[in-house]
Amino acid sequence: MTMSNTGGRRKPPTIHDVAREAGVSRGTVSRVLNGGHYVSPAAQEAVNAAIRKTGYVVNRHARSLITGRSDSIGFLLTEPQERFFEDPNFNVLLSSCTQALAAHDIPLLLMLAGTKDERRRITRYITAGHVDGVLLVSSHSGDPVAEELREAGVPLVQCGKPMGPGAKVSYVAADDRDGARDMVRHLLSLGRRRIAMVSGPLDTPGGVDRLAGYKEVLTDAGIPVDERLIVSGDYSRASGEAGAEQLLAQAPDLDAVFVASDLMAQGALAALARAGRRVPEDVSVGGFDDSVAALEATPALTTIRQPYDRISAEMVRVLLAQINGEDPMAVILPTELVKRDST
Amino acid sequence: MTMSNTGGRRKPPTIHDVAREAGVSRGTVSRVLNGGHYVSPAAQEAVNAAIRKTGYVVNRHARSLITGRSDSIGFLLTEPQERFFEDPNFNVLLSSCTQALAAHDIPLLLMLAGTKDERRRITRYITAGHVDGVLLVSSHSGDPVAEELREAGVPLVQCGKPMGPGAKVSYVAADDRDGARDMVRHLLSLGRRRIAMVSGPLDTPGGVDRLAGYKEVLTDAGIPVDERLIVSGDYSRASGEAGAEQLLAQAPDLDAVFVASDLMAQGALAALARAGRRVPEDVSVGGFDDSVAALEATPALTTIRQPYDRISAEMVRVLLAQINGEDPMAVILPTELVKRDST
DNA sequence: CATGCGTCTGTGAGCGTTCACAGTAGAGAA
DNA sequence: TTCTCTACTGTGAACGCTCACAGACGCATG
Repeated sequence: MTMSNTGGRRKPPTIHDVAREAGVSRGTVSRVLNGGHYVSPAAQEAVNAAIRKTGYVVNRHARSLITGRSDSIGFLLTEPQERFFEDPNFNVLLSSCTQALAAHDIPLLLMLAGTKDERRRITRYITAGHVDGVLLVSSHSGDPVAEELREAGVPLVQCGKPMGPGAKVSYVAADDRDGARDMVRHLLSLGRRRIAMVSGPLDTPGGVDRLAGYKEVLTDAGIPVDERLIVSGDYSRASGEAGAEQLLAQAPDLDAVFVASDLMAQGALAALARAGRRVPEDVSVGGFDDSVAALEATPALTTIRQPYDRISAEMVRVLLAQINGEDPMAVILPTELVKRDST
Repeated sequence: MTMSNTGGRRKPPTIHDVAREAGVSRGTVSRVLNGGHYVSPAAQEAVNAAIRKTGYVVNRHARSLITGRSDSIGFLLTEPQERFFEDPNFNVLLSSCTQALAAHDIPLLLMLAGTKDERRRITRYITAGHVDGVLLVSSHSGDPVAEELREAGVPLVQCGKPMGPGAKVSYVAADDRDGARDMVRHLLSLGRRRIAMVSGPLDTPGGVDRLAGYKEVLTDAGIPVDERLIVSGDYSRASGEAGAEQLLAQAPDLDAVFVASDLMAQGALAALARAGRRVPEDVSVGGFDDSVAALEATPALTTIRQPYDRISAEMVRVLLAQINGEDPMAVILPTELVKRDST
């Protein structure tokens, strides 16, 4: 009669059981577990066999207790809920960070800090050392949370360039300025001359840089920058819609709109459609991000691809390096123009 | 001269430091930490003061090592990446589960199991006891992961009704059938008689129940069910678009479409617009979920609200109960008709 | 007065690891 | 030989907490 295994959780094997099974000491098993240096091939193999046989899995709590590391990292989003619900970019980032961490066998703790209370609770949680480091995503920069964590000495990597000039904080970002340049050059190459822009928030470097790229290319082409052709939004769909409406009122003769995010571009497309402007016949529309919103849009958006998977991979790499004592660093990744039907 | 605290992580206070500060023993501090039973008010207060003074935060690893609990739970999503990127419902669920858990001071580990490899890795991680329980979200039911976890005795709560009949697995779901009934009754009340349906996948109870509600109300109203008015999708936007196209081809005289998710309804609206059908003048369109997709749609969608925040709260409640040894249970929550501009 | 009971408190043990250290064996150099 | 060096292995001591137990105290009960 064998007892059914179903339903009950029996006591899992420990490193001791593995050691006994393999005929070696705990220390040797531990060494195998942690890289296998200074272990004879014979012992190595015996231990691995014992691990397989017993089904041993390391007890992370015991390990963490002694190492002082939690072997987990936090993914911190300091955005209001609605933005998280609306913008697929967060999901892409979250998903690829999760996967990048999974490759290192590190779990990701999701931390949503939309409100002040949550921010306080989460800051305390993090500074208490419950995670080894933090991947921070926030569009509004100069984030007080970032500053607080940095002061507490918590390894931190930000997605997107932070506001302060000399702040020694790691970040990974796409080359916003260059991406914007590519898009505006593309619009120029189509013969567009009255190119408007719905920029991102101008209290963020990302928003500033994209606008700067836009102005730079126009100026280089000998086209004066017309302030009536420029409005700014907050990356939400609604703000893109409102922005486009405002542009149509201020500058009805526009023949192109460069919108600083795909989600805002969706809104802009809706506003243009309502105004009876055909895209791309009457007006070319360019987005930024290459999120799923770009493909869902009608017509499909020409946009600037941010290499989200590379961004995530770099964020994780930089964070892990920093946890291992390396200095903060900045990584800028190239973007790519993706031509679709809206230009 | 005080040393700057910046940058360095100093050794945090332990329960020992608190005990010394408060003039009591470790045991007493521990009792205060865990509910304060069998502690005199005086000691209680002394300990709390000492905790505040020292800035003590419990070391979760040490606690977990002895209790055997990890005090963390996993949020498992067994959907392909693209679905996660596209469908805002996942974010709503994820966000509110995170918050519900935060109220219990329990971190949420995000587990994305889109591929077979990931599923295997994550299953091993979970069965190794690294989380105390799992919140499972998957639209395609009869999920092998769920079965495996259940057999391993891992506390588990599923979002949405699972497939098998007698499986003793906890779940929380909205009343799909009743929601569908409400919507179809609403469409009937508007005078619609050729009501089509784009159902969800028919290998899931949710998909089946919504279709059943639709058929039930029609039959009760004396309207024969016309199979040409029924197609099914997979909850993706694209499948809603394709579904509506197919319906228009099969039954051009339809005067309403009940679509089993808002995202699919978005697609359906696009297809109807392309076919020159005005919504709601020519065709009434009803969605399901009340996700942000419903508000983004043009026109704004009449839909059936799923109470996501209550669903999440219940999932967490049921899961925690199960972790504490209670039996699996099912919770069905009521839905609500939300009238907007598409009907 | 003795006994019991409920409330409160301190103490030692132990959770499963890693780490530092000591020790062994064998190879090569003096 | 003898000494040193390297490669490898085992052992005890932590890590910070909870749990079981034992003991102390006050109060009511026999």
